[in-house]
Amino acid sequence: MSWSGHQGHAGRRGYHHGNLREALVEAALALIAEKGPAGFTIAEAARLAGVSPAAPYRHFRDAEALLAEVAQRGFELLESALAAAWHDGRPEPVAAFEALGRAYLGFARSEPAHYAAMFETRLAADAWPPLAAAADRAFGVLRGAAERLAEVLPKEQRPPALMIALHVWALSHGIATLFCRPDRGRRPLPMPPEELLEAGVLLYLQSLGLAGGTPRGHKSPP
Amino acid sequence: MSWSGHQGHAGRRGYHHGNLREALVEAALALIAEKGPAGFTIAEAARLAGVSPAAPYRHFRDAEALLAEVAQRGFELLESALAAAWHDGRPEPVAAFEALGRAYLGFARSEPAHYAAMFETRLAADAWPPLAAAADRAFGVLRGAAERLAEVLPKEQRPPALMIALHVWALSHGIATLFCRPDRGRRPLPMPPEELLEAGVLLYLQSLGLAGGTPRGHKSPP
DNA sequence: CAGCTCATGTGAGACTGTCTTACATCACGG
DNA sequence: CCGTGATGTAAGACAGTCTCACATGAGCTG
Repeated sequence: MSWSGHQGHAGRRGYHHGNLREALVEAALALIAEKGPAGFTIAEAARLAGVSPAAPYRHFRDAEALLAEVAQRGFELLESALAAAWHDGRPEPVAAFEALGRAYLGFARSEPAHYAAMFETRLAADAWPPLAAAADRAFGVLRGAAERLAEVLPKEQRPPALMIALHVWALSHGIATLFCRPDRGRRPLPMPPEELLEAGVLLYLQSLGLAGGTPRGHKSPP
Repeated sequence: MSWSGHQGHAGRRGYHHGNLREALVEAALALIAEKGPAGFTIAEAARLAGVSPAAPYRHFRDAEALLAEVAQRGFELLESALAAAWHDGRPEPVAAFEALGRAYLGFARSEPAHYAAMFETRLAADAWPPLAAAADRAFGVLRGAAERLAEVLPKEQRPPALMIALHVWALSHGIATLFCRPDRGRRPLPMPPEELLEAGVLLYLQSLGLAGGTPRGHKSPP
């Protein structure tokens, strides 16, 4: 017999692959991790999955659709990672907020293929509504955390939480893209990216009166 | 005659193009602006320049080399723009520093093709030394400005200027990539990107004691 | 269990792009 | 006036995208 039955383990079960869609997403991740989003091709993903070059088109309209799927899953993973780190502000909001920042960089570092699909691919937001929704949910974690942080101040002198979230997101994303790359960003840093981010966020929050510490009395490393 | 002499205006002067290298860079910029770095192809750049698909390879080893050239010119333009905005800290360092930030966003907005070639192409720094050098010079403007800013503080409580420069660069780059895109980043902002950056930098500098204003007594917009 | 039907995969192919090789043209200098 | 090197062309090998007609077989229905 040319096919081998219904065993459940990975691999083809004859003419049909069995789980080609998942296999293609995995292959795309591997290729993006290795060569960047531009180096990924449908043909090579099909080769990795062991099917003909035309097979992927049964599951994805074109290469962009596959990238969008990867990006969407990336935002869902990021949302989980951020929510776990924030942990609803426990045990202490400022510490949890710093953990959230570290989680962002950790995600960029540990999931470079997802991160690249999310931010280096020019996917039009309105062409992929589920992707945009997933991105919004991930940002929502950060926004919610900023709102909670701001609540320690009396309402009339409370800074807009959305602004805080945007500032912290931009700083985190900037550090991630500029300094958390295996290939690029080989600029020698005086400190690891996580510490750079933590210091920046802390200084920013101090200025808003949201974090303790003396705004001017920092230690100056040699 | 099939060729038309030595007139200096643009266009071919017979068999030889006359200025193909420049024409290819221009074509690349136009294509990147229209379709992103991934949409740019050597073949179409050649078509725009009016030469055969093989001609560009006389001037650039491959597509990546042409992109590297565009990116390098981008960093040189950015350096000029930043230096002009900083204006050696005149008339007043903090105001000049804010102008520098606005210039960064202005560059990202007015030169999207250059910006994309600089930051969306995964060019390996060590494969293109002149590119890396140009990037260093551009960052050097920011670093020099941060050093000058820090000098207002007594030496023992002076924060490391490199850290300041890295923070501000990351924040600027994050805002530029997330919110200054024609296509992506259609997230509705409560304020224009320039104001977002200015507010972030100001708060950050206040915390370091480098900008005036009361660190806590800000106005909170509704 | 027979047979239908549809999701899924294949093979072939048109089209486009990359990059190489051999050749053509022309500018420039002796 | 001719040689030489820089620059462009023509042709082509190779790879990738995507489509279309066709093949397969999984699962449903009777």
